[in-house]
Amino acid sequence: MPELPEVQTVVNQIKSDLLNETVESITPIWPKVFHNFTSEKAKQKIRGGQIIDVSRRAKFIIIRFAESIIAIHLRMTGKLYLLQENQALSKYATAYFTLKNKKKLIFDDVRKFGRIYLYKNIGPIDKRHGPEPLENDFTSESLFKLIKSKKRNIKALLLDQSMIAGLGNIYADESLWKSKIHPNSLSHKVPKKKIENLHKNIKIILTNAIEQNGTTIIDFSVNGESGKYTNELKIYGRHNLECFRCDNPIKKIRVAGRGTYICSKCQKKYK
DNA sequence: AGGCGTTCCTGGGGGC
DNA sequence: TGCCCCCAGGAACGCC
Repeated sequence: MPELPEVQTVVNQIKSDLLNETVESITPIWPKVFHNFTSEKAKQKIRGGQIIDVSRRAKFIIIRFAESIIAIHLRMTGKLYLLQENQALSKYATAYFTLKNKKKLIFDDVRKFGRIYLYKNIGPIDKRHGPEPLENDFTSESLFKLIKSKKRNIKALLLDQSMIAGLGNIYADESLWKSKIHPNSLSHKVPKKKIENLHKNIKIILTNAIEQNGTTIIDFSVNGESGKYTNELKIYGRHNLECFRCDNPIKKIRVAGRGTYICSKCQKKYK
C-alpha cells in the first residue's frame, strides 16, 4: 500500500525518464480513472505537454506542465511505470500517457481505487493536506500543538492526511511502536516527551524507508527491485511473533478501522 | 468534533 | 479440487 516512502520511490524511479519529455495524450482504459477531466481537456490544459517537473506531495505523484499539473494517487494497488513502444499493456492498466518519444507511462491498478487528477496548480492538494513530515516546517513543536489541540485516537490522527501528509497504516504502526505509544491512546493525553520522541521517530522511519526504496507488501514497482524496508519492519505484519524489545507476543487488533499491530506490554495506552 | 459505517474494487486466502 | 465468503485498505462521504 503505497505511503510516502513508496510514492517517493516511484517518483525517484521515473523522474529522469520523464523530465523535459513531451506528453502527446492521456488515455483512459477504465473510464472512472480520471477524477475531474477528460482526455480532450487534458490535451488542452497541458499546452504542448512538456514535463517541467516530477515530484511528490503527500501520497500524490505530481507531474508539472507549464500551466497545469497532473496528480496521480496510487491508493492501494496503483503502479506507475514506463513501457517501451512495442511492449504490451498489462491486463490491469487503467490509463496510459503517450510520450512523443513513443514510450508510454502506464498507470496500472488491479483494484481500481487509484485516480488521476488535473489541476491548474498544487493549490487544491495543499489545501486538504497537512505538513510534509520530512520538511522543516514539521517541527516537534508543531506536532505537539496539533496533537494537544485534538481529543482523538492517536493513530486515527496520524492517518488523517489533513493533519500530517503521507503516513499510512504501516508507518503509523511503526512510528507508534518505536515511540512506545499505544495506537488507542487519546492524543491530548500523550506526554510531551513522548510526542517529541514520536516526531523524531517519524522522520527517522520515513527517511530510512525512502533509502530502502520503501516497503513491498504489494509489489508497487515493476522495473525496480522490491522495497527493502520490508526487512526493517518492527511491528507491522508480525502478529504472534515476539516483540523485538520485550519478547511479548505481538497482537493484531482493529484501530480506526485498520488492522493494527501492537505490543501491549511496551506500548503504553494514555487515556 | 470525531467516530463509525459504507462505498469503491479485485485477488487471494480460509473454511468446508 | 472447487466454491463461496470475507478480508485487505486510502480517502471521501453521510450519519449520529
